[in-house]
Amino acid sequence: MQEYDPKAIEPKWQKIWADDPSYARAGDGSSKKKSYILVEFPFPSGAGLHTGHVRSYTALDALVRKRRAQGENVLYPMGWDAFGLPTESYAIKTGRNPHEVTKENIAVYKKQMQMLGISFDWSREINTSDPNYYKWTQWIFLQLYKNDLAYKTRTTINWCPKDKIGLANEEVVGGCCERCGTPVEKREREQWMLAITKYAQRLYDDLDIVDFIPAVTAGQKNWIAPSKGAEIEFKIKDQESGIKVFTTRPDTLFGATYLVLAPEHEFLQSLVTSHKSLENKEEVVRYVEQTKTKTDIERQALGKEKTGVKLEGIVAINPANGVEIPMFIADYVLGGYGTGAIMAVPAHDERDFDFAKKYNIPVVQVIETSESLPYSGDGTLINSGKFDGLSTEEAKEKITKHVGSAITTTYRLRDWVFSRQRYWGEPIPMISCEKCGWVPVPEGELPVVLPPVEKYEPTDSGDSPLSQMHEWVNTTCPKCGGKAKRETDVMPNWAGSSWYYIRYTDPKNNEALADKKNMKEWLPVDLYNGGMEHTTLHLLYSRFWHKFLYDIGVVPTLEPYARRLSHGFVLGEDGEKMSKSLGNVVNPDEVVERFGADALRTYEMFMGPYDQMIAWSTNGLVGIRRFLERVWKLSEKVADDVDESLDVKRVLHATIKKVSGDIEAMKFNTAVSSLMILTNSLEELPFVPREWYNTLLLLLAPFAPHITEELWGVIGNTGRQHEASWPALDEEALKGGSVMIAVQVSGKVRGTVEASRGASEEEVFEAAKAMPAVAKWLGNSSVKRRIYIQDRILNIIPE
RNA sequence: GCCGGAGUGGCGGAAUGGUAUACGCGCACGACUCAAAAUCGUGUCUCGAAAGGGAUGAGGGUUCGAGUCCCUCCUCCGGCACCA
Repeated sequence: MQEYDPKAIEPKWQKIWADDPSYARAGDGSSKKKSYILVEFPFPSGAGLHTGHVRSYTALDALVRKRRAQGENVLYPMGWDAFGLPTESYAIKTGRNPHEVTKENIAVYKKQMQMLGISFDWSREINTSDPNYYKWTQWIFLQLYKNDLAYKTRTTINWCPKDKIGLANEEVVGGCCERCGTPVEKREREQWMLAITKYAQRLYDDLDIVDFIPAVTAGQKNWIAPSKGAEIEFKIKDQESGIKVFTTRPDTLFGATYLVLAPEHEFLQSLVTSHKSLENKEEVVRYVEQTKTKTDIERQALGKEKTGVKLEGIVAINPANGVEIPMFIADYVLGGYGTGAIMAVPAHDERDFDFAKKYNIPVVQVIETSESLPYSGDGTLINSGKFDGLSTEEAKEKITKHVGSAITTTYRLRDWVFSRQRYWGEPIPMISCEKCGWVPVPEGELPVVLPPVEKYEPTDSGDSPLSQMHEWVNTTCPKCGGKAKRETDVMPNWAGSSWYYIRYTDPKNNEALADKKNMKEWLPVDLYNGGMEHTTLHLLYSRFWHKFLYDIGVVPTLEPYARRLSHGFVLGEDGEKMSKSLGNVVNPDEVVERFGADALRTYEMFMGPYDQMIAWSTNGLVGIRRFLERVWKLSEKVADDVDESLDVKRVLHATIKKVSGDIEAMKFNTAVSSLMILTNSLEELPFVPREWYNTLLLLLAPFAPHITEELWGVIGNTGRQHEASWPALDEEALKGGSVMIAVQVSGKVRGTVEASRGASEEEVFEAAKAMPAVAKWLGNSSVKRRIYIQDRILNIIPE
C-alpha cells in the first residue's frame, strides 16, 4: 500500500468537494432537525488566517460534520466582514483601491479555508461591502431612524488622532484606541448616535434567557451596569433652577457637604455667560478648557490627586436639611454618567473624602461605624434629623421620598456613536435639506452606493473623504425637491456584522433582508463562537439590533444567539502571544505544507481544552501525524469474516459513546484521545473487521476529513465517507467482560480484585476477603459497613 | 477595588464524589541497522531494600471515600475601573 501522503490526497478531495454542488449545503424547508452553527466571519486583512481561526473553524466543523452524519439539517455558513479601517489604511498606504484589496484578500482567505477542509456552505457566502448586502444595513438604519433610535447630535466624542476617526465608547480600551493603541482625545462633533441605552434593561435582563459562557454574561452585565439610586435636585440659592445629582446613597444625604459638577456639565455654559454672581469666571473657564485637552489617560493618570475649582459665589442648598453648601467643578466627576453631577459625602465616599481634605470642606458623618472614615459600608443613621436610627436600607427609600424623588436606574452604557469620518464603510442614507432638516433616503432608492473616489485619506478637518465628492454630495431633498446634501459620514465596521447571521438564512433576497419563512426556520443561531474581545462590541450591538428588529416585527425571536462560546487563544511555542516582533508566529500554510491539514486540524483539537489558552507545540503536532500514520497503516489489516474480540468490540462502542458525547460537549481533546485508545486496541488485533475500521473512520472524520474520505475508498467501501451515517451505539456491546475492582479498607486502597462486569456486592466481597492484603488489614475485626460502587470500588469498614 | 477563569508529572493535559496522573509529547533502555533516521517493544510522580508511606497552590471542614463539595487564604491569566 501507498504511504500516507496528505499533500496528494488533501487537494484531491478538496477539489471534489468544491465541485460538488450538494456538498455541505443546508437545505431550506427541510423536515430534518435544524442546526444553525455560526463562527464569527473574519475581517479579510492581508495577513491571512492564523492558528486561532483554524482552531475555532475546525472545532465547529467537527460538530457540524457529526451532526450532518446524524441526519441533521445543518447551516454552517461563512462570509466576509469586509468594511473597515484596516483595509482602508492598507489601500492608502499602497495607493490602491479598497474594493480591489478586499477582493484579493477574500480570495486568499477562501483558499485557506478550503485548504483546511472546513465544510462551509459556500452557496450562502456573503460580503458586507456588497451593495446588495449593505442595502439592507442601510435599510435597518432607516428603520432605527424612523423609530427615534437614530439621532444626530453635537457631542463630545473619543477621537483617535492617529486613525483620524471618532470612536464608540466600546472601542476605547483603557483610554486608548481599540485598534491602534493611541490615547484618545476629546473632540466635539456632530455625530449620528444610536439609542442603545433605551434597550439597556432588556439587553441586561435577557442575558437570563440565553446560554452564554459566564465571562461573556459577566462582561455584558458589567458594561451595561445598571445602578439603582435616586436623582435628587439641589436648589441653587437665589436661583430658580437647580442641579440634579444621581446617587446610589440617598441615605447619606444629610452628610452631603458640597456639590460637584463635571467640567462638561451644561449648567456651566449658562453660568459663565450670564450668571452674575460667579466671582471667578476666568478660573472656571480655564479649568474647563484644560479638561477638554486632556486625554482620558491623562485624566486618570493624575486620578489619585484630585483637582477642581470652587464656583465662588454660587451656593447650593441641601434639600434634606436646608444647609447651604459650596459647589465645585472637578474632573473626577464624569460628564456622561448619571446627571454629570454628584452630591459629595466625604464621610462615606473615598473620592469625596480625598477631595474634601484637599479643599478643607467639612466632613459630616451620618452612618455609625467603629471604623475610620471614610466608611462606605452600611450601618445606622446618625446626624440625620428624624431619620436617625434607621438602617441604610430603610433610609434610602425614606429620604428619597422625603425630598420628593424616587428610586431610578442609571446605566453605565452610553448611546452608540455611529458615525465614522471615513470612506470604506456603508454610507449613512440620510440627506440634509436646508428647509426640511434631516430627511431619510426613500427606501426605494437604496442602496446608497459608495461612490468611487480619487483619494481615501481622511481629512484633518475630520470630515469624510466623501465630503469632497461634490457631485455625489449635492443632491435634492426627497421631501421638498430643494437643494440638499448627502450625509458624508459612513457607518462603523460594526454595522454590517450586527445582522449578518440573518442574511445567511436567505442571502440572495432582494425584497427583504431575509424571507420570514427562512428566518423562522433557522433563527436563532443555535451555537455562536467568537472572540472575547467582541463581548461589548459586536455581540452587544447585534443583540441590540436584533431586539429592535423583533420589536418592529422583522425577526421572529427575542435574541439572535441561543448559545455563545469562545475558543482560547493559541499562543506561540514560547507561551507568549504570537507576534511578528517576537518571531513566534505559526503560519497555518506552512504547517499544512509540512504535516497536512488533517494533522493540523486534529492537533488543534487535541492540544487542550477548547476554551483555554494554549501554547503551540510542534512536538505535539508530530504526535498527531504519527497517529494518522497508524490509522493509515491499520487499513492493511482490514478483513472480512474475522472473529470479533468482545473486549475490543467493547472499546469500539465505548469510543462511539465517548466521541459522540465529547463533540457535543465541545471536549474535543478527550474525543481525540479516545480515538487513539481505540486505535491502540485495534492494532493489537491480527485482523480488523471492516465494520470496526469503518466506525473508526467515521468517528475520526469530523477532525480529519481528508484521510478518512480517502481510506473509506481505499478499503473498498462504496459511496463517500461524508455521506455515511454516524455509527450507532450498541449498549449491549458495552456489557460483559471483566473489571478490576479496587478494594479499600477504611477508605484506603489495599488491593484489586478482578470480577465480571456487573458482579454483585457479595461476589466481590467474598473475593476481596480472600485476598491476603485485605485479610491482613481487616484482622479479626468484624465488618461494620460495606460500600460498594458497581464495577468500581468496594470499601470495607471494620468495627 | 469589582467581576470572570485557572492552579494536577519534565511538558500539553485526563479523571459522573469512587484505584489521581488516561491520551499525547519528552526522556531512558532494548529490537531492527555497518550506522543513523523512521518504526516497533519496555519503562518513566515521589520516598523506601521491602512492607508501606507521601503528593492534585496552602490550611481547615463535610464524607466510608475529596483534584472534584464547603470555608479561609495565596498565586497566575483575562475583563472593567474616579460610574457617585
